[in-house]
Amino acid sequence: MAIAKTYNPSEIEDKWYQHWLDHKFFKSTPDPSKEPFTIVIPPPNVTGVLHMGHMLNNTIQDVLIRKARMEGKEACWVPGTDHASIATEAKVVAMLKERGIDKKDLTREEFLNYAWEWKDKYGGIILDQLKKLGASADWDRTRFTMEPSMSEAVIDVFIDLYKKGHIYRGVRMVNWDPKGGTALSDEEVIHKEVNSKLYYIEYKVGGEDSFITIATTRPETIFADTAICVHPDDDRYKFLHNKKAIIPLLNKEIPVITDKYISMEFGTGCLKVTPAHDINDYNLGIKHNLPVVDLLNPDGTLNEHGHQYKGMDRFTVRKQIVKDLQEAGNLVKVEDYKSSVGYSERTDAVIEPRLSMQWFLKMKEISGPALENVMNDNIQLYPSKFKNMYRSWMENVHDWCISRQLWWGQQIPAYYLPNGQFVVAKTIEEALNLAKAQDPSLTTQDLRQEEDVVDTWFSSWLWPISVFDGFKNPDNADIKYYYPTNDLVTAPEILFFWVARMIIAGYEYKGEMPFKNVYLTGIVRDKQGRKMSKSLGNSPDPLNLIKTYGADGVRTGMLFSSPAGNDLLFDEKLCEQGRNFNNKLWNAFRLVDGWTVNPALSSGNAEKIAIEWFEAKFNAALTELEDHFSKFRISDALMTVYKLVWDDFCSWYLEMVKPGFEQPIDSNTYQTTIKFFEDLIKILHPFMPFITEEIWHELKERNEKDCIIVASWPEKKEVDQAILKESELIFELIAAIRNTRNNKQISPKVALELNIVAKDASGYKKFEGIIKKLANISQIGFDKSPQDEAPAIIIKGDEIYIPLKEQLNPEKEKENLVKELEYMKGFLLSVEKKLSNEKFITSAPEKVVEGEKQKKADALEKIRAIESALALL
RNA sequence: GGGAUGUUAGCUCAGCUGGUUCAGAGCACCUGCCUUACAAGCAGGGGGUCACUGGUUCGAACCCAGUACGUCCCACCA
Repeated sequence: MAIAKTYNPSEIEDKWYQHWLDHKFFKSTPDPSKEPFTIVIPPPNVTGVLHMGHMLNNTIQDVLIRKARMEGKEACWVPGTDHASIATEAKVVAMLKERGIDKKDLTREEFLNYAWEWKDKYGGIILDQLKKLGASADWDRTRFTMEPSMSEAVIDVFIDLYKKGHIYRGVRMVNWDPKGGTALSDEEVIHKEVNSKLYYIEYKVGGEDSFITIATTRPETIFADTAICVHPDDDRYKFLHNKKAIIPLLNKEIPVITDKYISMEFGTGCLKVTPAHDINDYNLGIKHNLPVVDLLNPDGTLNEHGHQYKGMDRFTVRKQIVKDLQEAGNLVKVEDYKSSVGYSERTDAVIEPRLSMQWFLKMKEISGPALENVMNDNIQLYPSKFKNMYRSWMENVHDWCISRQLWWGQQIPAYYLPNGQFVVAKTIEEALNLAKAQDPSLTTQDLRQEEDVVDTWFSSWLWPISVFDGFKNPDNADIKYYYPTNDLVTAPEILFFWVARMIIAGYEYKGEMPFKNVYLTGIVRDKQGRKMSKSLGNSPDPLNLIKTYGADGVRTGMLFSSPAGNDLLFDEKLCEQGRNFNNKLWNAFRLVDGWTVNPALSSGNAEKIAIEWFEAKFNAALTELEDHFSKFRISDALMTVYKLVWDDFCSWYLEMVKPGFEQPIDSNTYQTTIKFFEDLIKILHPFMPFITEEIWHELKERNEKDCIIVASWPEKKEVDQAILKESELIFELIAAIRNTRNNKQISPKVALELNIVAKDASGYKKFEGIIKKLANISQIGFDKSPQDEAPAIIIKGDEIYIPLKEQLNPEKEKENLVKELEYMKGFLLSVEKKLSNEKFITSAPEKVVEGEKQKKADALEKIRAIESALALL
């Protein structure tokens, strides 16, 4: 049956993925005779759907893991998902709402039942999608950050850190997400520059007929003002010292205080102090012993301190109060103003600084080794520019707010006593024991567990250890074998969220790094450079792309232009290029597959040289490939193979050895070509797993276990540099002949003759068969004197003539040669100038001087050849 | 405000210790080809004052200083 002219990926992909699964090629168990190679997946959110970022990220991981597997390492890629407390809880709340259920009406237990139900139904879709991409993860090891044993690890770690004195509880000003209804860590707040307004508001001075004007971006909080502050040295406001100001609309008296914190230049130099709603005001409040009036509810609406605005949302109030102030005559003016506003990374709500009781982890005390081991490159970041960022974060690391006012997550193992004290323990029974030290009469009924859960990242920071059950069973075979893992592939956005914290946890709990290398990918953007997002609708559906271009096409497309740390400007054209490459490979296979072998035939000279040459080329490329991989230059690695396949193998090698139409091929050339093909698809396999597996099995009869996924990576051999060097000249000649054909509009079908006049013609003789074949030359003369008026090609110092039957414009030939001659003379001049420079001769290294001398000799030789050719015209 | 980093062909990027890999690659573009694996292709070709200014050097895309523009991270004077 004829093989399809174009490669058709869809059924082939499903077939081989199932085959790999059936034969458990992804499965890994500790094997002391092999070197482990481990990657833990950055667990996508259970709520997640595959997007382009995942595609890039997981393709890279799969490339690394497949290569390691072929290199004979025990490759283990651990997949899993993250419970993502805020995101998932929001989804579940939304789902309940649709069913007419309000979270408020549910108990914690009821809610969690719904949440698990949701998770079982929708969670982990993303892992199935990754299979379409070809991800060779050990699915039997799939973990979930909230499965019982992982949660247990989280609780144990919490207790341990508490016992070590690193965790404390206290009232602090935290980042409050009114939409999520929870506190957030600093890392979960994204600051954006926004256009806002600066409102100038007049406060009456108590007992006087004068006014002071303050400037604020948040007029809705004026009822929570507890002071007005001016700079003590500000002459404009000295009359205010020790006076009172009256909050407009509320008519409440507040003191005027002075503090050098105030900048006289900004706004009016008068600040309204709102300790409950701004971190700086809060600090000022503490210093001046001001009362704190909190006028916001957790959901961002105003509470009873908002009086007439009670129950209204903070932003509605802002608009309304501005109107009311204007009517009351207290609004002086409004200015446009750019300010930076914090948004919740998860819910995109504007963050509210809010005073609340939270749990914190003291980071400074446990982060020492994590900083040190990245700075000294024990752990390497790719690209290394991220080291600086890492350092500055680590050096200024602040306490981590780890409590979240949510239900979906690990509940904090703290138990409150009736007296308000608390104990930290794994179970209520243990808690009771501890509590009894304070009051022996207590029972479990008297204890109340902390409602809050821990931050999601407080579980994912344990991931590289907990996926191998390293907490529950620290001496188990898996953790001992696989830890520390090798490479982590993730986005720079979560360098602090996750990577840094995993490193901290790694040293704290294993005394060792969690991974050796961190490859930080870029962000996938559209071709205009915009971040891909749902709201912009500029993100293609990866599964559709796979359908259109094939998984291999999409994988290579993604990798074509994504150096580590660089954003990827995604364009579907890249996938098309990937698909075209697949097709190219497919057709190369079709060609080879169609050959018939005649055992009686022996290899000709051209074939022998072709084999020698490609062997050298392959080994050179392999060396380059390894170098790229060692530096995590994945797209360069791909490009190396791409060019090797397309240019060197298809355009040169196959053309050199391909027999004439319906002619048989000799056995040796055939066998060697198959061997080359196998080596090529081996080094392609990590990038394009499916098509290479298909061709692997089509090239030869193989048993079902003999798969390329577990084939051995080609061995690096000595590169024959000499033949590569020689071939350059030959290729140059062939291109020049083809160019001459093009210029003179001579069809490639018309065979030409060649006369080569060279000092040393051995190279041309060696490649004679190849020249004839690739340039369609019927005969090459070496000794004949050149014919008059033949078009000449000058390569180095060699004159090559193409005698043509009907002569073509000798004037034109002359013109071209003169042009070339002039260029060479100019070039010679510059080289001679350099060589006659005394300082150059004395201070440049000998190698460079030698090089220049060689240049001069070559130029002279070439000039001579051109002149000789010119003389004939 | 602090820090990092970048600016090389129309686009995306390589270019390592300053010099024979020095101005490159892929894509795009132009010309000619349905040549017996492939038009998702073949052959050939044209594109760059290496952001700008100055300096160091025999020699600078590369080192130094400054300027302009961009990106990222951190901090947040209302």
